[in-house]
Amino acid sequence: MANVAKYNREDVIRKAMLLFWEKGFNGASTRDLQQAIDMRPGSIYAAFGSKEKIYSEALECYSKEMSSILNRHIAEQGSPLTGLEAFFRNVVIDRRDSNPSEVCMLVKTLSEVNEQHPDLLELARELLKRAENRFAEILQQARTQGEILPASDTGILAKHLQVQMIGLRIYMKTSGNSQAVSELISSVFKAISIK
Amino acid sequence: MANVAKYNREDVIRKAMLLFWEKGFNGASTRDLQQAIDMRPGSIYAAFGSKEKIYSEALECYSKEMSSILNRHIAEQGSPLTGLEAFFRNVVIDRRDSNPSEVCMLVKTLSEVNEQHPDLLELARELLKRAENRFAEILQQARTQGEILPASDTGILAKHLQVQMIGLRIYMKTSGNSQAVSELISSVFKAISIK
DNA sequence: TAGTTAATTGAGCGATTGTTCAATAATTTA
DNA sequence: TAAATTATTGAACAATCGCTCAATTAACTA
Repeated sequence: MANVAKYNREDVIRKAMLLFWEKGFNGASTRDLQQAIDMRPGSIYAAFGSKEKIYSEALECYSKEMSSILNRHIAEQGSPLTGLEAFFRNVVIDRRDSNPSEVCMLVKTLSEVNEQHPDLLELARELLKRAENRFAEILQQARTQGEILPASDTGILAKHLQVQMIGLRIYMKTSGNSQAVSELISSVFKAISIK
Repeated sequence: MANVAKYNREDVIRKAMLLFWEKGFNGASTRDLQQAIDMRPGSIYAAFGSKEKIYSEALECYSKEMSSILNRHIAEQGSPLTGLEAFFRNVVIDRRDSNPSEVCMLVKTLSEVNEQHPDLLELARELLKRAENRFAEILQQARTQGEILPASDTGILAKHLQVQMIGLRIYMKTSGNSQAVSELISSVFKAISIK
């Protein structure tokens, strides 16, 4: 009963993620998917069950990838707060062209998917909540290291950052004004860091 | 050559807007549309030309409606800044259940539609820009009336508010936490108003 | 190597998509 | 009122949708 599949599940999910991120759940057809992951319908449905199930695995893949990008920036900057700011700048501005979409895939899901696919809605919500919790964690470290005021409410600040990340990415797509967006990011982090 | 159409164009567009706002461009089929506006395909295509064209008229209808809600709040509050804050609270929190979607229709469009419909993307961008300009206008009035610092850059503040409006609506949909969102709105307006 | 099991294929199903157009109904003009 | 014009209808088209399954290939076991 060994795994004798020709395909590499991780690779396949990642390719599906890139496709769905670009085209959305409705916008990407199962034919598009077949081409993107180079598998035939029979194999796909044997391995994943339904379009919805592949999409949900793609969502988790997206979340993992974003999370590891965040961790990398914190490690590189050697500081929670400057790492977080570098992450914001990287995601919102630097990667905007190389990514399949400028808009967060979780937000796209929340915005496109309806009650016909409640599990997808629920998953997107949960993954966004997880990101917010990670923000809160990082802010707590920043507080411990004296980068933000000791009295800061890290829970509120994390929600605030989540709102900024979501809003800024869409604003970037709307305006194409990377100069202005960069200044907005600066002011967000100036406002929460110790002066 | 008088207009002898049985249907009322404004009513029809508004009904189409509500449908598209709820289900999105791909999510709403032309059959859904036929039912929502009570017209048959032949009439629809004679009157509007294509699904894309109806959608674009629906977008403009949405924008107009949001704009008039904003103006109403400013008139009621008798102050640009408190009117703006009331508008934020009304759109993000109060109307979240009665609206077809918690997410801004322009954002949904930007997030769902791709290069296959460049005109829709362009229109959504333009309408968002128009909203930002309106924010800037209101902030200038607030500055004149001494509600914000004389040195405030209303252009930057307007972009900031746009980011908040977009981010907060999606955060509201994500978390369902109206208490926290209300506090976030308070802090946004506290930060820009004169203390 | 023969036999068994698991993985993969792709033609094709029924449903749905956006759209068209000949037929019909309603209205306006003469 | 008769003729001409415009508006509306809805059956139906070609294309595409998510998905199934009998047939085939590949891998493992004995």
